[in-house]
Amino acid sequence: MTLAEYKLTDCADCPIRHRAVCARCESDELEALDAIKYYRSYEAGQAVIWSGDQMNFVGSVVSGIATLTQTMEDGRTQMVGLLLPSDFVGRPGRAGAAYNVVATTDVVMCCFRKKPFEDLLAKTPHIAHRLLEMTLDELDAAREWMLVLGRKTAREKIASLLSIIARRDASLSTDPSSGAVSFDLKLTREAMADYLGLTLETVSRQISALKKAGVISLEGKRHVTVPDMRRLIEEAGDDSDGGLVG
Amino acid sequence: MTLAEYKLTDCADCPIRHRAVCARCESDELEALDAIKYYRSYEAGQAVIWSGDQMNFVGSVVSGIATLTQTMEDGRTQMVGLLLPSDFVGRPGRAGAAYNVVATTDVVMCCFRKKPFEDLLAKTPHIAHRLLEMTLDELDAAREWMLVLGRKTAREKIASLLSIIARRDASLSTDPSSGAVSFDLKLTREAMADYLGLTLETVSRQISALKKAGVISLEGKRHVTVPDMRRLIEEAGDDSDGGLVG
DNA sequence: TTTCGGCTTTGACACAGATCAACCAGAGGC
DNA sequence: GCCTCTGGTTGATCTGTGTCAAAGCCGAAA
Repeated sequence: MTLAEYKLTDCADCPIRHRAVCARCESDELEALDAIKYYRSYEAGQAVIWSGDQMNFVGSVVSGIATLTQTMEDGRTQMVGLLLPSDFVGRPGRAGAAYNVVATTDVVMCCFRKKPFEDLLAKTPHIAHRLLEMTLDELDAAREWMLVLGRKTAREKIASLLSIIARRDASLSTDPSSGAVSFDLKLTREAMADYLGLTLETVSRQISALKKAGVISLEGKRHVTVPDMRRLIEEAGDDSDGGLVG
Repeated sequence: MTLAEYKLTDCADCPIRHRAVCARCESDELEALDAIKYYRSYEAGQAVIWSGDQMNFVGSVVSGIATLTQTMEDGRTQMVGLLLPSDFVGRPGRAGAAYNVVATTDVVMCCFRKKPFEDLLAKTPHIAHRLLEMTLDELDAAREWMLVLGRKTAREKIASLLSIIARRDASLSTDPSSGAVSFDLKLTREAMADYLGLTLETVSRQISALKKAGVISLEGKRHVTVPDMRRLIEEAGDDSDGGLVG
């Protein structure tokens, strides 16, 4: 892949993911990246990596959605991050994976063997810098989510999740006249529950409640339309614009 | 301050905080750090920075404890990080603070004006690398805390918090014969509640319950003794050793 | 077409933790 | 000595969410 192609794809499958950075990239750096790069696909439901396993690559999601979860021995699980296209996976400098990574839809990842990637990182400061930026973003997202988990009601939690997905989902469409936003919910009620620290029954009930209140409307079980985003954000109890997903 | 002094203090007040890194430091880098460094003290209860404010420095805690909190308009607050000595504060590359930082005890911080620090960061790759490491640690801690907030019971939450403090608190003392660990709790019940997503009454009740069960014992309200750490960890429902605080 | 299994909804009820309220203990200040 | 203030404990009650159970929906397989 050439420099031009990296630009073309807006670096969705480059671990540095950001056009501004790549514009600065030297082409020999890109060639170095190419040399250690490979693609992998995972089917919906398939595990990318288990917590504790040796993780010999890093990479980023090209398409599909994956989840980052932690589980207790008794089976209680908490999602700690949602990986959308262009999100980075892996921790340079760490031997093992800290979480389970599971594909919830079919997923394609762009991977780099870890050792060579780390070598590259040591040699090219602005890749390291970009990675720091991304990690800080994830940290912000994680901390925002701590507020959601610790202090919001079930209804606010649902509204928060829908806001975040609406904001990030690339496939969202906005009706220019009404301003209505709609998108496909690519998570099951159970996955939402795991993200929000709720049970799937409560998720279902609160979605029904938001529907009844006219904050959202549904076509089928998974296609959501938000007639007025401000209303949804208000339901989320949002102090701010919110962050992105981890 | 000289290289020797940085080593002497184990870099507690160096933003890079780790002896192994500093051993690699070139002395001119340290001089560059010295040139932009200054100290600041805060009294217990005083705010270091408010969310949204311009933040023109980064730094690390030398002594005392500070908290990172987020607040909703209606006053609900959630602590998103606990800053113990040697923890880093601030986000290179970001203009404003994302959280409130408040000193809970008297605090001394070692600060660096942000711009010069960022310049230094750009020039010295291994400082950047160390910062990435630290940010990844914080991310792990935040995600571990998401499991606590989302899925643990009040009792498990308290046990988790006590485990973490016992593990990290430098002033902890271990009785070599019995293996009992004891430490001073430097947070009010309310601060604990804000960290755990509970009310202060529930915190109080659960601490009493753990005391009655013999998992911990108290002298006064704040000095905690843990006769058997394994027991406490078991109460925390801990799948793993756990992380550190953010 | 029927059947099946995964996902979702809905209801009845239980319970952990919130809320409201009273009281207690220790540290200053006077 | 007493007063007051902050932080902590404990009790009674309420409620949001979990739990258990039943039934509905819909796409895929047979």
